[in-house]
Amino acid sequence: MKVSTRGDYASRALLSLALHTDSSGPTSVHEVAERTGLPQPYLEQILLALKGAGLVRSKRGVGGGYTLARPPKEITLAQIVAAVDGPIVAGDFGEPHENGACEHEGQCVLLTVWSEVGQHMRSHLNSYTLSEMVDRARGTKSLKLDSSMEHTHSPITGEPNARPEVESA
Amino acid sequence: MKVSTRGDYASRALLSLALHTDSSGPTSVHEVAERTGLPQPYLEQILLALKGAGLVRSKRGVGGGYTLARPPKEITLAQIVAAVDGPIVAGDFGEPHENGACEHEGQCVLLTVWSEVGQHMRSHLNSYTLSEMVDRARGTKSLKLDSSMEHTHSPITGEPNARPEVESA
DNA sequence: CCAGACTCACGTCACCCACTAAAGAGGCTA
DNA sequence: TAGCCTCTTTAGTGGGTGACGTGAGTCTGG
Repeated sequence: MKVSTRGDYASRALLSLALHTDSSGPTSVHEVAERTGLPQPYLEQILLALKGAGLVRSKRGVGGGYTLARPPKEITLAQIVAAVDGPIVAGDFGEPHENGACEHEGQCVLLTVWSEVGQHMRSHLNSYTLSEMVDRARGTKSLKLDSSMEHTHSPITGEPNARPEVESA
Repeated sequence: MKVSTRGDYASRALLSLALHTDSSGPTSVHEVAERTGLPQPYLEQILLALKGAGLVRSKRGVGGGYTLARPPKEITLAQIVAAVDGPIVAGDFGEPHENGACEHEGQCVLLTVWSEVGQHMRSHLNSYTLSEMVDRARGTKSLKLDSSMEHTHSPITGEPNARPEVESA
């Protein structure tokens, strides 16, 4: 029921990329590692995975580095986490069997429940975009989180606001 | 991002208990294991954990076994999963620091995001009650899932309906 | 050609999950 | 009281995997 450090690191790396996307040209892994405080060799393979998922582009050689492949508005938490941690599900106990008999009591009931929960988590994580997190980072840059809380997600209490529920996979 | 088998097994065991709560008297671990097809010794320690969390009561000796400690309407998935898998969070990277400076770029932004996501998962899992799952198990008992889809949660697409959002911990 | 960058293939260390094994302790019946 | 049934507790184990480290490639620009 947790995201691994890979998911967290990947998000922070992409957030760092998004925050410095103005400085014309790619950002090296070394630079990202320094700014985010993440272990560089680990970060390298994470960025590789993000590249494999098509979230970043890379350029080799001197002056090379990584760049966001899409505008931050089109990158969601669900995509990031799924890229490095595999598909977002709430338990991989197989698919809910539909036609044949359920071998054991309550098994298929739980299977459909887990499937629903996974679906819900995906759509919720899809509601967090990278650009929103950029806004947050800029907003709380000088560490004032007193009254600037009119974000898309209410921070502590209650429900996230209704929104278009983008779904990907 | 997944629940372990413990969470699944615990839910199935409790569902089994709830389904046979009429037959006057506790249900033995052996019986539950047989009905659900779960490994008995493993199931034993899971039930122990559920007892520690106050979800079931136990009675020893001949004719002993386990009983639900509360009516099924007051037992939610969040409670079950939290009892056997620990608190429901979306990543345990510490609390979002509020006063001091964020050591690294975007760190506290992600921390608050994970905290929000965890909160959201908890309230969503809290919306599944054991009695609802009993209804589902009874409804699809003879394996017809064609048109009996007016459950509280829509099964595949879309949002769960608005509801009182019980929160526990 | 060379230095700076990404790329790739291992290695490893420790922790945790799923499960087994075995002995103990309480409680009911005879 | 004996004896069985059930829960209770503790230990242990095998496999997997998460989080890195290491080192050798490979590409690119000057």
